[in-house]
Amino acid sequence: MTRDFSSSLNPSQLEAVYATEGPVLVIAGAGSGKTRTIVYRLAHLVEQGVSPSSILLLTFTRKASQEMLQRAADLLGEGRGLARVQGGTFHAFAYGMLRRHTPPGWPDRLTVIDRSDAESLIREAKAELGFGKGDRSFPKASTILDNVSKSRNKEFALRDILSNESFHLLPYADEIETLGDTYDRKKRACGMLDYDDLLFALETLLRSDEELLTNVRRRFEHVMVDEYQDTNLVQARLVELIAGKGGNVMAVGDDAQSIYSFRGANVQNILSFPQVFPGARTIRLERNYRSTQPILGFTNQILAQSRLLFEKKLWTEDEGGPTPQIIRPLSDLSQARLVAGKIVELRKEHPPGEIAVLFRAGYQSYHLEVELNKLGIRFAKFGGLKYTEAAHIKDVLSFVRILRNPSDTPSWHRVLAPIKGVGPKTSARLVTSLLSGDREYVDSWRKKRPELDALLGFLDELRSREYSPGTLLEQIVKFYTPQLEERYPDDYPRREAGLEELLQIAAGYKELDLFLADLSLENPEPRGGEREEVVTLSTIHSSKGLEWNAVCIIDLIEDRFPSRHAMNRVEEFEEERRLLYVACTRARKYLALFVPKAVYRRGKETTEPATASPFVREIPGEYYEEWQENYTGGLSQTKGAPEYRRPPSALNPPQQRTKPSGTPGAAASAPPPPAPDPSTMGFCNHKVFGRGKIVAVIPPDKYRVNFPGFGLKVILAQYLEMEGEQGRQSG
DNA sequence: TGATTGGTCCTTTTT
DNA sequence: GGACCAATCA
Repeated sequence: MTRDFSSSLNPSQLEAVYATEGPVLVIAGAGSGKTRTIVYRLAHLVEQGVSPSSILLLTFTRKASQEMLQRAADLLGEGRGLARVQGGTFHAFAYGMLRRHTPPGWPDRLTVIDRSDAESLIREAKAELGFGKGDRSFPKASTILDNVSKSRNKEFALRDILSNESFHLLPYADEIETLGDTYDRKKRACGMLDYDDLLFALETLLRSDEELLTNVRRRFEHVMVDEYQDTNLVQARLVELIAGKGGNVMAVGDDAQSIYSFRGANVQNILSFPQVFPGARTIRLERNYRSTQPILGFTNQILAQSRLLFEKKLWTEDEGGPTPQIIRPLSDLSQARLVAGKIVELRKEHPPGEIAVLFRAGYQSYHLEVELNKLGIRFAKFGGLKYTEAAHIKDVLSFVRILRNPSDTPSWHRVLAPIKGVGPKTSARLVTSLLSGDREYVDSWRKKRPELDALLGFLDELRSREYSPGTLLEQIVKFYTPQLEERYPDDYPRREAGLEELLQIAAGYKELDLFLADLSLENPEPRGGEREEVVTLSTIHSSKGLEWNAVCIIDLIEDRFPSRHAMNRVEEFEEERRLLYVACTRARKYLALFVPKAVYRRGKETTEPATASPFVREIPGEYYEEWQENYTGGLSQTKGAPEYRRPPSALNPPQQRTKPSGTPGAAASAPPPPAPDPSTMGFCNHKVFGRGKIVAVIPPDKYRVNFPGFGLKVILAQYLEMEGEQGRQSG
């Protein structure tokens, strides 16, 4: 029995739903009903008699896959076994496979390590090799890890990564390479897989075991991959391996929403899908069901200014609705107050669950969080630091991890550190002695420090019994709580609540391995109770795939959005633009961008003027209203589009902020800074920043350039177009 | 020798 | 607020 979905879906969506044989690529613009299409396709497959357990649904988060499965189940009615659909992230799927089959080159008990574990291992390696002693500019563990990981994800030699993206680290290339190798050896020795290993180890496994590969291919008759524009090379190869060349595989994505190239995501995957899977059918979903025309007009403008071309023309029939607003608070501090006020106002019209505040980086919401707490507005925050990274959570988990893997040295250091008189050195010796059976050293310390005796006794007690994750955690928390209160006298109640949450999560697991892996691979939520409807605060990256009636985006100023780290290369700059595009397209009915006029500088106790983000400056005035915060409080409109969409006639060039000019003539030309080599001075052009003055030469191949409106930048020569000799002569 | 303390710098995004 | 280092303390 097959149902007719034609009343619920448009023709392109229907085509995607019914195209179940062979490879299919769906290019789905923002808000084009992508999720709906996947849900209906799942339902259709099952109605066709495909067994749910032979469908593999790879998504960006497990939450996304669960939501799709739930909706498909709602559509079909319960009892269709949709829970048996295999789904989740590539990483979680890989771990599931690797738990059952040991890949060549790895021991058979494998643990997943997260970012901070990986950094600890690098630090360990650094100390062992004696690198960077006394050298303040030696790269930090996290920088080293960034580059090592980038090299793997992009599959470029480390040296190429360094010279393309972090040329200042080139002098350390040899050391970084050695550290990377040592890090790799350490992981393999104790069976620790980092995020990248999960993918590569699965690939190695599938390539090394033909029988397994055949079984996997037979098992998954249908493979569906969401957010395909954010997959990297190894993920694309995994899809190819699992589906097979002519297999039934559907990739869904949107090249305009690619925002993960920093971790190796490759838009090329989506573009070359038709070549990799010959005979692939390409279907485009371009009708937008999410946003009103004013919002769509605004978001189309963001892409229209792109230096890299995207052919995207989303359209909608939803004409009405308010014009997007650009709101200019006096500073980022008053921005927090204004946003909180805006939320209060929006709540009159929308439930709290339909309101979101988005930002580029986790720390940008701190002021707002304080403000919301003051007003008693409940919110949930996504992205930024994970709560598993909080010190007390890591402390408690260290106990668990030692039980699982006694050679987990970073965890030993954590649990031993609070003992008086034990620093890194002693702790390392203690661990070696414990593991090698050198009782003498250990016993002498046990006599000296009763805490150590108690700690080891406690661990032995835990080891002697097989506790469920929940009970185990309970014991550990009981043991740990006195320490907690001593160490964090100010805010231990908050931390205790966090541990309580951890207990809730643990209680949902039967196997310790899975509990630990999920903590690293997913963001599990404490179970029990209906999730209360609250306002969402989220990084843009974490907002991917979600939508709200009302969306506010904050801190749209230079250095914050685009991030100052993303200003060196055109590709990075353009990714920031897509990020803003993703953020704005989350909104259904109301969209506001906050552009503070000044930012508060910590430490200096002053505010400094801020420049509006170039993305905002580029948008033609007829697409938004502008409001500014008054000194007397409140907002007043400074620029407006009373009726929507006047013909985009003479585009106003982005207005330069009027400066308080005391000396009118001299203000325009900045005094020329001292140049190391006057013969190279001159002007140059950059794709993103425009015309700038060369201020200094940085050998071998960089220039420091002053770009009006952007400030000083260090740029590789290859990205600059020098103005010719003749131009200089005449100037 | 190794632990502790105080000062300085930086602080993107995620599996 | 944390990571890292140098100086100081046991």
